[in-house]
Amino acid sequence: MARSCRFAVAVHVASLLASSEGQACTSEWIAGSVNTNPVVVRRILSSLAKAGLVCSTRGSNGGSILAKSAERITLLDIQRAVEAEEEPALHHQPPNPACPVGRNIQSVLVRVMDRAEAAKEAVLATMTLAEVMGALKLATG
Amino acid sequence: MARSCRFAVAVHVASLLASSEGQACTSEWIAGSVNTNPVVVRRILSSLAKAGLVCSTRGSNGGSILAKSAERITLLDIQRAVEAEEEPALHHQPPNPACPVGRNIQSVLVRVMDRAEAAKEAVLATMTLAEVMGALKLATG
DNA sequence: CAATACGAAACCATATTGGTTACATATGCC
DNA sequence: GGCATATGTAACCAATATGGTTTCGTATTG
Repeated sequence: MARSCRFAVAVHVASLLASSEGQACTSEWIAGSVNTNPVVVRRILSSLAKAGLVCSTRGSNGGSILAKSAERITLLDIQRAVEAEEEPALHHQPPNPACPVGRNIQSVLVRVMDRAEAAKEAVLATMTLAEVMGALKLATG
Repeated sequence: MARSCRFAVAVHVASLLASSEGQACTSEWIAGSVNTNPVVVRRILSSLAKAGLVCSTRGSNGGSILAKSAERITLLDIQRAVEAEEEPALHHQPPNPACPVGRNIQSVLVRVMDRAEAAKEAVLATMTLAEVMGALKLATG
């Protein structure tokens, strides 16, 4: 149970919804493609729903559909929906304030890590779920 | 013990070495600024040494110094030294190959994540330890 | 009312992380 | 040579995050 694969599963789930063309998908059916437990899928769907990316309905004939067109969903939207907004990974214990380096290193690190993370997110923001669907079709053919 | 803070500690350690001007620093002294155990510092120093960024000597009057000038050490060098080269965080169990999406989603995800990670690393590659030292002095003054 | 499907809580095995102890080894000084 | 110093490394542990699983409540359809 190493690192989180929620982003990978969430993009997978969203791709399934996008390819089902308005037909509601059940968590059990999605779990069959993702190869995991339906509850895991529902957790992801719940996060995506809170972010306004999917709609779920209960009961007979229930299931989930995209709440927006695939063109209007970016991979950054999906990442933010399922991964907690992480603050920079600084020291567990605060550094020694009596040391000039220790006193100031964290503020410098925050700026550095924010810049790096912003670059990553900018790339994810340029890619839409629709583009993923296109890449999937190319990979299939 | 949530996420790894090795990068933060490693930049801190390297900054201390850079500010000590050729004078060897002991892991115990470094640990006093980082506010952790000397063994934790030695683990970081060991990784930095394997990457050719620092030199350590044992025994009396021993300690560590930078192996290169701070201008020639990038934050990407430091990150690669202390964080295992991570592959994209894909599904724990392989998706269902009988599903068109499941069969191809991983190859698409790998490309997406590689692009995003490359953007982050490109930012880290533009920043040197010398620039961090400059930012530390500004923060101090 | 019965069947279906989501929502959510609870619990658990597993993996990672960093703190700690302990000990071997190398270096410098008397 | 002998001792103090400092690194190198292994081993162990507590805390935490993750995702798989079971269970049950609730909403919807017919």
